[in-house]
Amino acid sequence: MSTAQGARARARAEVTAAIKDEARRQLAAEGAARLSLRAVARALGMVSSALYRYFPSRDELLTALIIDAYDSLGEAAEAAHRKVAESDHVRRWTAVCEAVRVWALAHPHEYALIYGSPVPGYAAPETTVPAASRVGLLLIGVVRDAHRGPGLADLPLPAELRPEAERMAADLVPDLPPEPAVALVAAWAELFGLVGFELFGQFHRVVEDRETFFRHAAARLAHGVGLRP
Amino acid sequence: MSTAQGARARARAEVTAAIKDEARRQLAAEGAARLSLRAVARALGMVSSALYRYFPSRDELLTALIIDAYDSLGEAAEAAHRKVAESDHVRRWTAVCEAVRVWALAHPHEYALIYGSPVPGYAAPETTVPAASRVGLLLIGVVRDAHRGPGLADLPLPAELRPEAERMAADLVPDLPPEPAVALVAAWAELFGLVGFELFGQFHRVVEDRETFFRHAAARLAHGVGLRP
DNA sequence: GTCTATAACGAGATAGAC
DNA sequence: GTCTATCTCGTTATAGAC
Repeated sequence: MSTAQGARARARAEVTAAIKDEARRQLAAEGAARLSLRAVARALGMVSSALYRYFPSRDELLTALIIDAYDSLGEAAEAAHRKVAESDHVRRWTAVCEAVRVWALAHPHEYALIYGSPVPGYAAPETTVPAASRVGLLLIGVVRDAHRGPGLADLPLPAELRPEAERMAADLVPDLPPEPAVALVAAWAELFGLVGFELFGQFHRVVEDRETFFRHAAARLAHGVGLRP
Repeated sequence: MSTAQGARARARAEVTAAIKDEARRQLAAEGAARLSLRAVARALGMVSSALYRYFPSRDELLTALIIDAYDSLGEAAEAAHRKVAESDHVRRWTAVCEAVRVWALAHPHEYALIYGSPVPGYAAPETTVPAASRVGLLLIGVVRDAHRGPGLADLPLPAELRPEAERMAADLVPDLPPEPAVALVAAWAELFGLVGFELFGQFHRVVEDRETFFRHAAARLAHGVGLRP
């Protein structure tokens, strides 16, 4: 019985993976807005109604692709982060940033899916939040560790920003003062500005040696959140 | 004769504007990937072939929309910039940043068109470059003016980055040293990271008081390029 | 010269009967 | 699960109105 169920589950997992692979191929060719269950089914030699046994709607397939993309990026960032000595906070930070960039360049269409324009008519459900948070949590961990030791510089905090900064710190990083908490969120957004600009062509005729440029921009972001070598 | 030509030109301009307006409506509803000449023509009570008198292809219509969006953003940023005293470099910088954010929030679909995911199968021609450069040129002007006076702080420049920094300065801002030139390009990209994250929903449950958060993030960017009050 | 309409092409998506 | 009839699309050729 367990063999039969195991085989069944295995077959189901294989078909699910094949559907997502083909959907990713369409993502690259046509964009998320034109993702069509029928076209995926056709490419797989299936009939469109059969797909509904695996994904109840186009939106659920999209959601699965989004979560996969966030997880793939998150794993890449975590793997890069793991290779750095725990005490070297600046290098931990830049390792995460560079992993994000490398992953984005290797998976441009999946990057566009998660950090690019929203898909018209689609709203990501809350189930995407854990996967979407992984890179942010890594960066939070670096700054938190630096704050535990002596490795975090003092940052200014304008009075006008204090209420929001304190709310942020309480909600996102309870063991961090408000100053690095705001700086961290800003740097997190700015990181994806750098990556997106390179990926989406805004650096055309502006930045040539993009790897070097990015490496130092990431180091400057680390400096901006208070990390010191 | 000039009257007849004037009327003709006026009619042509009106139809052209109506086509673009309707296309923008479709952009909002369906996304750039699904922009369809036929649907635009249908909504205007025209026949699809008639549109070819105004735009030689779907891609050229897209290009016109992209240039219009960049120009609209550029004008908004320039208008905000004009209102600030020339000597107040930090406020000139933040005024441009805040104008970008306000414009983006008011025109989310046009923002997605120019700074979001690329449209599959479409490559923007070089004719979009001047319009696309307007915001960047404004920021360059602020930093250049600060450098002419005493208002620009010294920035570090790692040796590894020097060649690219010098190339950038020479190509983009001939009268600026390489240090602020690289910092400026990075800050420019980071600005759009902040705006994009807010617009595309990444700040959901992360940033609440987004206006205050952004204002100070923009001020920190100004500080990062060396601008001092 | 300037525009619009008709008709058609080849390719692809889609809905529904079977 | 298959098949077919009917849609969509971008684009062009052509003919005629102003």
